[in-house]
Amino acid sequence: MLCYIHLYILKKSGSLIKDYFIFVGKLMKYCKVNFTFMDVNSYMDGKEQLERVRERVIETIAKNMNLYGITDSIGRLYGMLYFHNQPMTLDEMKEELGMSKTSMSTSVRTLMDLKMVEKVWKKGTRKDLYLAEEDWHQTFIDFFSIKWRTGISMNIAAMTKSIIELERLEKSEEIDEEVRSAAKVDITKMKAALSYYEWLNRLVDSFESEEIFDFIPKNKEEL
Amino acid sequence: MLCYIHLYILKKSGSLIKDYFIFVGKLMKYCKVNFTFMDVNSYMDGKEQLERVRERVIETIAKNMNLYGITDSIGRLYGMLYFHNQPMTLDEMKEELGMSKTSMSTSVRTLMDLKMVEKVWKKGTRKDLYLAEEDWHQTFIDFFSIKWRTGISMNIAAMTKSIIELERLEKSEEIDEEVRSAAKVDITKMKAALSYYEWLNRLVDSFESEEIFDFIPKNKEEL
DNA sequence: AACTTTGTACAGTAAAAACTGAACGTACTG
DNA sequence: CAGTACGTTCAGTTTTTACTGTACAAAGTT
Repeated sequence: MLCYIHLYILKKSGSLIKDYFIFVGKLMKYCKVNFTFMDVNSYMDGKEQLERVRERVIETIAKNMNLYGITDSIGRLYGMLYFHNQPMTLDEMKEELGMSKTSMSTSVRTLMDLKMVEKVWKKGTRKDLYLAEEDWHQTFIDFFSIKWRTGISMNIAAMTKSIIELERLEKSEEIDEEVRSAAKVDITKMKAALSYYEWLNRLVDSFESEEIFDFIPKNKEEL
Repeated sequence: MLCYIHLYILKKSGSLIKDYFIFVGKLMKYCKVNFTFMDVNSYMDGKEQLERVRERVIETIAKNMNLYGITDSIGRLYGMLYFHNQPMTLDEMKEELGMSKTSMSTSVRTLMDLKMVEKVWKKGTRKDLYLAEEDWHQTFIDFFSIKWRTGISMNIAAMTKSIIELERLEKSEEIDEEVRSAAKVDITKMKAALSYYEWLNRLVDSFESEEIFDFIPKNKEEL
């Protein structure tokens, strides 16, 4: 009997290759085995290869977004939407990622809050359609503006209030010298912090006004 | 019988105030109650007040760092170190924050990795001493350099590799038109992404070289 | 009006992360 | 050389977060 066995082995998985050799070893006890090593790519048709490249890139994008405090799942959803050139419905996403519709709903909302995805309207369908924001420079700007602004202003408020309180304390005559000098040091530190937050605010201003691109142009060639 | 009851009520906790009135209501059934509302601050001595201000600010700092993906505990540790003007040992931190020494050890290491805390050496003690980095501009720069660089270069590598693969696929004559045009679109998207990562890299360059401060000066008055 | 279709709230579950205490290794001390 | 003082590793526990399925509300369709 003649029998062909084709084994596709993923390069990255060393253990799989080991298992494959063990398996072939067992096989050789019972059969006559001929080996042929071939480039897997030549077996894959274009569509399959395209799919594989996409998935790798999506995974990289997700891993990167993870760095910014975004879940892997949400990152993968964004990556998927980025390469899916049509707007997608929740059900399609669910199908594509094999997750629950609830998850898709909340994830897509998170992405909308970050302005990384927008809802689009299309005649004839009752389903909501979502499209990935393609301009990553814009995404970057929105992301940090949204994330930082609130934090900055809250911190500035807290610092300002605290400085005022400590200055009152420092001027008070009822406290002992030790506390007074400690207050002085704290005031200095808080003023330094305040100055930093004001700087950060101006940095975010330059993001929002896109003036940052005058300083760091989008394309290397410019300037 | 004459009895004084002093209740210190925290402003921020609405529920506490409600509970207080319920309690007083019950009390009035059995006793004659006189109210006196006083400013809590006048009861606190300077040291206490200083402590309270510090804690509030530390909490704000922690909450802010949380935004950048740093745990509350680690944020609080940093904030505490920032206001503690001497270098601290692990045991002192443990004592101050009421956490385990193990936690202090790992947290302080995280902060060291982010260059937010440095180990200092002092003659006569065998314990490790840690000091908070005070320049937040510097902290900002280090934080993003450390966090972003790896991610960026990994992404650039992945994108570059994928673009090459897709370009080979696109030129191949064996694939059908549909796949070819899809590959073309993907290549465009990946090139756009690549361009973004290069931009981000240049932005981080400007952080590390401190050229960013030419564009956004540390002090508002400059320029 | 009843029946669909669609998105989301909510409660429960699974998975991940933070935190701890005991045990261990290393380096200093007598 | 024991004996002690530190910091860290590791296994186990608690807390938090992510995810799912059911139930429900809103809007559309018959």
